[in-house]
Amino acid sequence: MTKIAFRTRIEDLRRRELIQAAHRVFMQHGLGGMTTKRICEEAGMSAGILSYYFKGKEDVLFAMVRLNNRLLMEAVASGLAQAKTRWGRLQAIIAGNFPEGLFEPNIANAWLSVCAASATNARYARLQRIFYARLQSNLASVFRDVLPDARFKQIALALGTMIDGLWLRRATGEALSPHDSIALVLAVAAALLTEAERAQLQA
Amino acid sequence: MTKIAFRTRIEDLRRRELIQAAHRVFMQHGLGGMTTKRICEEAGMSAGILSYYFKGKEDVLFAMVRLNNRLLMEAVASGLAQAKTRWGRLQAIIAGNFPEGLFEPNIANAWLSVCAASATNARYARLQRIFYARLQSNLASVFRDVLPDARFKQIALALGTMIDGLWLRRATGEALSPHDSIALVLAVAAALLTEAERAQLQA
DNA sequence: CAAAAAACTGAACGCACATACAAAAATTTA
DNA sequence: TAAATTTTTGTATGTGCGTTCAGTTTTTTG
Repeated sequence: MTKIAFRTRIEDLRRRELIQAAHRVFMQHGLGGMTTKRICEEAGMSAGILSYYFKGKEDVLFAMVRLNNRLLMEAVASGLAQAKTRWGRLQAIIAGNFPEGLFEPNIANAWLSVCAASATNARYARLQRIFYARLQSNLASVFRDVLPDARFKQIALALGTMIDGLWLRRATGEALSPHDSIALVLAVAAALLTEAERAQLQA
Repeated sequence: MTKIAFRTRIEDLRRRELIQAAHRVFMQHGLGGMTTKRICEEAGMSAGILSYYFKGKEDVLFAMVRLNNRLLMEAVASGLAQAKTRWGRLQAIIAGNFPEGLFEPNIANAWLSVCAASATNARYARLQRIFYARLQSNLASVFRDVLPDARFKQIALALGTMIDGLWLRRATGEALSPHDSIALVLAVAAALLTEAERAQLQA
């Protein structure tokens, strides 16, 4: 049992190291430049190690994307937990989608590559769907019982696409701070609501 | 001279055929699945022909992207020419960014791939910059002399990122019609302006 | 401290690819 | 039509990749 425990620890450690190495290589060389050799080198191991801990290169990529998605979703969740009013929840959702230190050109580009690859990769597509469903569900929790369904959907789509668009532009290196991005989306959110609706959300 | 004329015609024809073939392969197999062999097959020619008419594979790709960009920009330009009021120009710009028959998942995905590749490909990045500069300049022609500079920039950014975001979502297969997309962006544009400002734009 | 198991190495293999190129076919020229 | 030129072909070449695996080192077991 000691043996099992230790073996598991080492396995998890190596997997994590490889995933993080893959992430660094991804950031520096893009999706196309991610070779097994580079990943193993970056992790300080030899070329064959990847097949020992993963089924193949595709497996490492998927694990990497899943990890990143989890980090982003957790950032939103932690902010949401503290919010008191519906408007506060909206602020938390928006702010959580532009985390300090994560809203950077290389990370945005990585996300973009995965979006593009989703068209031909079912596993990526599934991750993407989960991610969007979570965002939609979070937004729904803000507007449910306050706005009619059609109106809620329009606003959610407008805010969601703006968030995506801001990430896309960040990927091209445009100088958008998390602060400015959050302010912009919030300003649009405010503009889309009537005064009465806004008051209701702040109650 | 007859010789030169004919030679040029054949050359241009072959280049166009190859570019269109490349475009079809791109749509079907993605950026990663675009091989010279597939392109030449699709064009009904043999494997070596690509090197004869282009410097290499990269050259065909670039020509393809440039052609697509030109088509989109022309769609906007033709709409702009007919508009009378400033608000009409805004409508034309937005509508021109969601052309019927072009706002499709596979085309959106193609554009996304190029955006992602821009990070490591200087030529793509340059095309992207030109494209955005044109959009910005078009928008500026709507708001110049009507809105203060800071306000114009905020609105242009909001609308631009929404357009990008809608294309991105279209790439993931989301069922967004050109009509709904245009309506959404216009609704946001209207919401962002005061009544007085709107009246000014419609004059 | 052996014996056994786990962790790791790095060379080797097969495959897919972009490109080069000599030869062939088609077309133009004189 | 014969020579010259352009156009096209299909194979050959070299490169880089992911994966495999026999063997080596390290760690655990008894």
